[in-house]
Amino acid sequence: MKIGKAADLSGLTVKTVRHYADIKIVSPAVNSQTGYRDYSETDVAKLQFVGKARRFNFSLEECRELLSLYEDQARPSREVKKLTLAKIAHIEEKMQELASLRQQLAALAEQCSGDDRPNCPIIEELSN
Amino acid sequence: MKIGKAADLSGLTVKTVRHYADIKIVSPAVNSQTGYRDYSETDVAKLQFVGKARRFNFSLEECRELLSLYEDQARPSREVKKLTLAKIAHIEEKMQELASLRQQLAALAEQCSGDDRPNCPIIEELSN
DNA sequence: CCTAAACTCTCCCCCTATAGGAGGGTAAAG
DNA sequence: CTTTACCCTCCTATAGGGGGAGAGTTTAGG
Repeated sequence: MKIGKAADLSGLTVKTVRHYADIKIVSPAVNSQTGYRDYSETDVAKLQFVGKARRFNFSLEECRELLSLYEDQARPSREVKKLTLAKIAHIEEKMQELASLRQQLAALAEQCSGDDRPNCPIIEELSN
Repeated sequence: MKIGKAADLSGLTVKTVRHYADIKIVSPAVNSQTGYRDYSETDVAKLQFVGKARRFNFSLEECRELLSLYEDQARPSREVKKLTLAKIAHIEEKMQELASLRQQLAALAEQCSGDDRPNCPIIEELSN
């Protein structure tokens, strides 16, 4: 099938699917007459797989890795779990960072009257 | 002073300071003989201000806005507080998103034996 | 005074993961 | 046969810089 249908079936945009072909995440056959990409059912399954992994916040490089594990029927589940745990750890790190930022900003906002007066503890804090 | 010292004093890299000059976040004087940027104490204060705001996760566009408030001695503190509250809301949104991802990934990881066997609920989930 | 090191300049490419559009060929439906 | 819907490649942009080339400048030491 052509790229438009593959994109529809995988829930991705044509732009994105083309990009994945460019960087060899999912490489379809190519019609040498027209230059049109030709996607198989298997290719679509891979696109769906990548789409889902992206929604789980895996980077394209991680998707590439997951995809090779997906294709390897004999992969040890250990490897997939390792990647997943690393991703969880990364997410938790990011969450802690955000929690700290939120806390600091909230403390500043609380001190600021937020009215017509010009004196502002937020600006003052940023100036120090 | 020249860019290297301004960068040191503000805790930014020379690259970053130059970038801020390019996009007119902090615009130094320029020595027309040598083309060297010439930073005043005030410029350095602004660089420090932006550096701190960036650490608080404000985007460069938001920094630009905060900077104009910083420079306006008569600004109402309301405006600064509004920006800050919006930033907090944005951070909280991001945190919720990450919390949901973490929860889903953790549930998957828990189901996966993580050993030598090839059957892996994580891969299976990503395939559906 | 001269030279070498340390700075600085502009310009270009690189990164993530897409989106948008120009300009041009192709396919399918009426 | 024409229109419309696709498809192609190539370029640009996004945020926020990093790395490095090649060339000019300044400063310190001998």
